[in-house]
Amino acid sequence: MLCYNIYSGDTIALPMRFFMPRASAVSADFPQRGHDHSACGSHALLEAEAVCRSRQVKLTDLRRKVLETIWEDHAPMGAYDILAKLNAEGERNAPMAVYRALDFLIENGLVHRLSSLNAYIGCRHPGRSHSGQFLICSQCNIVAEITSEAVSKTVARAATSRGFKPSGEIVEVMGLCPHCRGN
Amino acid sequence: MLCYNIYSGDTIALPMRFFMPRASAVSADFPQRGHDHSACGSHALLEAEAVCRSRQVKLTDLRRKVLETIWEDHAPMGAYDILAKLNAEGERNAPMAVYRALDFLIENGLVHRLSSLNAYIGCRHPGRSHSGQFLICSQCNIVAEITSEAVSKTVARAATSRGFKPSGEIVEVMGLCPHCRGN
DNA sequence: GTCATAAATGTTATGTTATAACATCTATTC
DNA sequence: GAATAGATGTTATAACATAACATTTATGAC
Ligand SMILES: [Zn+2]
Ligand SMILES: [Zn+2]
Ligand SMILES: [Zn+2]
Ligand SMILES: [Zn+2]
Repeated sequence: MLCYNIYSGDTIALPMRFFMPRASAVSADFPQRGHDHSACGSHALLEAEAVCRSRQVKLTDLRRKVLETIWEDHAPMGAYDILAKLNAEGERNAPMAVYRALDFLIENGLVHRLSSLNAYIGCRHPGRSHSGQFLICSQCNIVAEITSEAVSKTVARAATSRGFKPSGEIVEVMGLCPHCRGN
Repeated sequence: MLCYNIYSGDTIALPMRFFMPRASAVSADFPQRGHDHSACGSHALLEAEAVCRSRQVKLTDLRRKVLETIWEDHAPMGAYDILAKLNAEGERNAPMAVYRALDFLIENGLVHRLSSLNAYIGCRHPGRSHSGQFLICSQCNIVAEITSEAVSKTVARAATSRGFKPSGEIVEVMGLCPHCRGN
């Protein structure tokens, strides 16, 4: 049967015996409403620790707090939103502090920047160096980060066939997530 | 033979009798150095007139001047750069004027915004409603707008296979243009 | 330990991009 | 020539991001 890889999302030929219901694939990219989101955050923090250890860079207090703040939501967050949350309890951080932490987190593949929104979101498979592809729900603002080989290969091919040597790419798709689409 | 469509850039099977040398395809997307660029601008203005006539919208003086300014270069231009050029000869336009003109031009498919640069560029095939794909040279800042069916289809498929209903997309590729790559 | 160095953070100021809100002008229609 | 919609003018401010330099903190050499 024709199916798709739940990690890459690409359509592939798959023997029937490997069939899995579609819902599981969808939830792999778009979080279920009402899921235990604190688990997403603590999982991300654990991964971040590991990444930083292996890269020999320091996940300092400030950087960790910024990352935790970003992971408070599956929707992307502006730098000044992050700042406001950090300072909600009396701290007096300046914008620079946030931007510097974001630079660090982005450099180390723990956070992505969404250029179409001027906003930041936690990376869902950190460590690997990658420029993700993003599905952005215009209604509920949830963002799914996907990693489609088909997309990156097709984009690379389109570029190179025009004599262009690609070194990075941005793919951001606006639309409706599975939940909002159903309404 | 396997070849590619010089308009869409996609690889296609093409009978040998249709073969054309590659250079012509490359130059279709990336302008030659030293080409008569004033022709690009005047051609774009003529097309813009036609588009506005057929859409029954008005290409006013201000909007035309903004469009002309954008077409002074194949590199994208920031809104405040445009403003500075408009005001270079004593006029006193405010940022709002530029942004409103840009909104109009974008709505009517005459200009694109590059989110990764916060900059604007003239559309090379206006009239058709489309969200182009862009190849951005990190060295000389020239931008090629391409329209690859393969890319848009692959992106759409990756999105829909995840239960997402796409309504718009941004594809921006950073790298080296044919000229800068050669250096 | 302490000294030198590099890394991180603090602090202040400023630069850059974009929009809100309301007033005025101009074209179009009846 | 009034009524209306569309375009522009004007002022102020919001939202996003970086420059420059001072201070603190971690790290390794001695
Ligand atoms: Zn979650
Ligand atoms: Zn949604
Ligand atoms: Zn030209
Ligand atoms: Zn170049």
